[in-house]
Amino acid sequence: MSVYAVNVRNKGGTADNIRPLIKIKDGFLFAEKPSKNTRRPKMEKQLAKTYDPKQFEERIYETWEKSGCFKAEIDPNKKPFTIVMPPPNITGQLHMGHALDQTLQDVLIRWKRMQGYSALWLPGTDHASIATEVKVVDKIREEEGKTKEDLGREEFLKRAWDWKRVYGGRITEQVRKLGNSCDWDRERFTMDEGCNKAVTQFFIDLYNEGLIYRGNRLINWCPSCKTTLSDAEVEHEDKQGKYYYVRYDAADGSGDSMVVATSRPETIFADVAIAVNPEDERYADRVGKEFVIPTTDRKIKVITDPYPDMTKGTGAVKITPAHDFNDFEVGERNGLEVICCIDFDGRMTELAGKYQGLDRYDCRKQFVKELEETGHLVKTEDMTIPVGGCYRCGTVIEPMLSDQWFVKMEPLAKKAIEVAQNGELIHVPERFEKIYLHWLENIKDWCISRQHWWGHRIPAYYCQDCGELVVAKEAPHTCPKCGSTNFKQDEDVLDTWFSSGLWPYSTLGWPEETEDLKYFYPTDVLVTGYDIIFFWVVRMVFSALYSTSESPFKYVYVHGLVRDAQGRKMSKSLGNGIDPLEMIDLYGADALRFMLMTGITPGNDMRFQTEKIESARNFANKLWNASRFVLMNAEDSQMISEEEAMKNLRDEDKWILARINEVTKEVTANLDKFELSFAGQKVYDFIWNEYCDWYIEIVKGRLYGEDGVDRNTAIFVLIKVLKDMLKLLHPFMPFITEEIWGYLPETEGMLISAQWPEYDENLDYSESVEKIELVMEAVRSIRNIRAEAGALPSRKLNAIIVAEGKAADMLSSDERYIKNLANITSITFAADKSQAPQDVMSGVITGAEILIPLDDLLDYEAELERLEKEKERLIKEVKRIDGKLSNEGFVKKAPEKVVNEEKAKLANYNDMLEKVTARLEQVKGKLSK
RNA sequence: GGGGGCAUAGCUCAGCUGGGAGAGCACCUGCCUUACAAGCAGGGGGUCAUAGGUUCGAUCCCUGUUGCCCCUACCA
Repeated sequence: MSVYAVNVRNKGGTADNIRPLIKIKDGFLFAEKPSKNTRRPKMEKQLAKTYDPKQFEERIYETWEKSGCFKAEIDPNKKPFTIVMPPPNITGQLHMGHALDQTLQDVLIRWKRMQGYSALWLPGTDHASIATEVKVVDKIREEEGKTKEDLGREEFLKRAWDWKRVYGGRITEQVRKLGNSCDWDRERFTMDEGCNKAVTQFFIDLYNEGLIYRGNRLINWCPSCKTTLSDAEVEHEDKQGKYYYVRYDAADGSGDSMVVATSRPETIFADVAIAVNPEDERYADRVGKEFVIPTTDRKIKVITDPYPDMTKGTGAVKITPAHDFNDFEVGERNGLEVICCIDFDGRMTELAGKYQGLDRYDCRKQFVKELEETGHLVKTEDMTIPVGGCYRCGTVIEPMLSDQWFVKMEPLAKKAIEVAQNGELIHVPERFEKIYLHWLENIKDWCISRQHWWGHRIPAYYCQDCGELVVAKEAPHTCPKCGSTNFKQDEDVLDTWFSSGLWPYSTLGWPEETEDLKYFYPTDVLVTGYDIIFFWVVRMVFSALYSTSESPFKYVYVHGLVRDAQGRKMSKSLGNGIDPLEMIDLYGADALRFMLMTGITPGNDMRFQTEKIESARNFANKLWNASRFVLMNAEDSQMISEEEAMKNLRDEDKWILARINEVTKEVTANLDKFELSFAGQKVYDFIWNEYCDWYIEIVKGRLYGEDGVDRNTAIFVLIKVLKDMLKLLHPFMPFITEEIWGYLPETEGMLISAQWPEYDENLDYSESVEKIELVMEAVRSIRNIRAEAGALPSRKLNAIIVAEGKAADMLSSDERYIKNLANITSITFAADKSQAPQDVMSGVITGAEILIPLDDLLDYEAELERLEKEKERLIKEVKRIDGKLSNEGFVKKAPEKVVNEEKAKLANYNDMLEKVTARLEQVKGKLSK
């Protein structure tokens, strides 16, 4: 038994109506009637009559997980729907980005599951090579005072796996708090055995086809992390720097000299030439001559190359192939030597003479001073200089010449471009396709080797006797060349993204042809932030196209970033991050999810504002209370059959049924188009503005009346619509909807497994819809008068409705709704105003005029003001539509439907305007008396 | 240099296929009305950045301008 609801009369008042509701085995709901002995809880102990997610979220998640409803079965009778979760780093803590990303996925998965798909959401984590290694290294240093080299590779990896076991599960626990319905039985890790198999296979395949090669090339080197980085891992930033204009003297002692500008004077030691543009007449006579590198005795030649831009600097460029990507190319073109003056620690080599061993930046300072003193520094210029930094630690990247492994990108990229262009891969929103294509069209070879231990080790073996290289799953027994048995595996590991790139299919069993792979692959949607399109999405696509000949997913659904309330990126260093777990604790996971899903535009960033999550929580509370209300009324009612109920529907019942039908259609269409925000917003609006504000209020009269068909029908409809609402909302707010579902009469199973509602196109209640809409108009008008006159709710009011024809019929047949909703005691209908009392306030609606006698509360000045405003509005409308309709072009060219609508509007506005004007005159007359 | 985004109410943002400018929060007025004060009812507030163009009709489509933001790139 569980206490479901406590009805407390007043905030600070007494609790007089405590009704624990119980659910019994056949699914019907009864309640223990409050007995005289029911103990009234102490004030501070009173269960709030408010929604309290802490009471059920955790419990419900456990129930779901235990029931196995997250588990996707291979079912030939069902269509599969698959999403693989972007694996969070094992080093990570759940942040708002995850919350947004994963909620989007859960909404889609839950919706598709309810639609009858075999919906698989495959979760997992990423080994995050560099990030994890750094953490483990730190831990060992702090706890044992040792370096990883002290421990050795094997022992270090053991510690790393230990670390993974302890901390790697932390994030998946946090993921559960969001309510995500992932298939935990299929949880994977990018470094587990299966993924390792896939990585090795993929590497070997690419190698055998010449798409992976080992090369001695310039790479991005982080002197702090001591590893190579891919181009995507380098972050460019403009920094304040200087151009140094340095004079190189002629080697022949002629006194001739050349001035070159450089932002990195410390690389001068590795210069191998001075290049000028072949067109540049200023330097034509210097070409081929030798000049001396300042402060040294090394001589370099002047060469010509198209690279130097005559309009920049002095037009002469020093060429340093070892420390600059452009210069490297110039060097290759001209067959120049590559020499390094900076080592892998970022310190100067012996080439720098007395500066050897000095940090590159310290060297710059001292060397510039020396250049100045020796008169070689001609001038300096302040300049903003783009600098590449390591995405992890920010250290300035040093281009270094090094033996590394590369993936030849061009053939792979070509296919990835094709699938986007021919529609096999669709970006949502569309604009991200441009970004994707632009990147692929300009892609360079991908450096994949990393000088770390934690990661997938490169499956390459070197013969220690003859140096032969063998790429294979395991070390070969004998060298194919020299017969030696002495092999050593490559020391390096692979870029983390090399394994993440295989994620959509390695997790389903590839390279084995598993049942999972056959059924669930290719996947349907990949959900991710725009910030990792380059890192991840493109790599998944070209990898999968190579391995499986298919795009790994049909849709890429791209979302933006969650920023703080000021619009700043959330970051650790700013300390402005908002912890999703804290928000869940305060407002509940449903509120967080709903807040993240609504009020956003696909692909755009959003700001996290407390007001938004509060409003989502308030919405949950609203639904909670509406449900509580329905259940309280249902508890002692008699269940009636659907047939019987449908026979006895009244206008408001038909209206709300028509509305939920329409909303179902729209919400489903929105979800089909990935318009999650619209979908969520529509459900919100329906529940609050239609079901709660109008339907429940209309129906109250029937609920408080005598028990009978009318009452039972109302309860039937209340519950029927509530059920559909819960279903439509469930993907967005799974917990509260599941909790309420559990208390509803005649529900079978859990909501998570319930069937998504379907639009019924045969349902036509348009007449009732029209009637109720007119009733609403009348009610609003009366409420307005009441508010304006300052008539308290306790004040009894009567109304006279002056109307003829259809409006009169419609309003009189639903008169009791107006009475209930507008708090009116009695309504008199009249065909004209002649018999009506004079001391009234009035309102004009479609086809009718409403008069409210108010005696002492008459406020003609207020009414005058209102009527004048109303008249002004109507005149504007009439003028606008009149203008439209008297425009020949409009009547001729606009769709007939639009023209007719405008005509109908005009007639109505004219009618209302007439009445308002007449009444205005009347009021003016009264005021002048 | 190349590419993309944004500019709508005091704030944060919607506005999905061109046809009467919306929400949440904030603000003002009145209400503890037997589901909900995390609520109810009523109200104020916008030249839709700017200049043109297309159209019968533009917040929406096209072009230019201004102002912010992001991504990308090898300017010595």
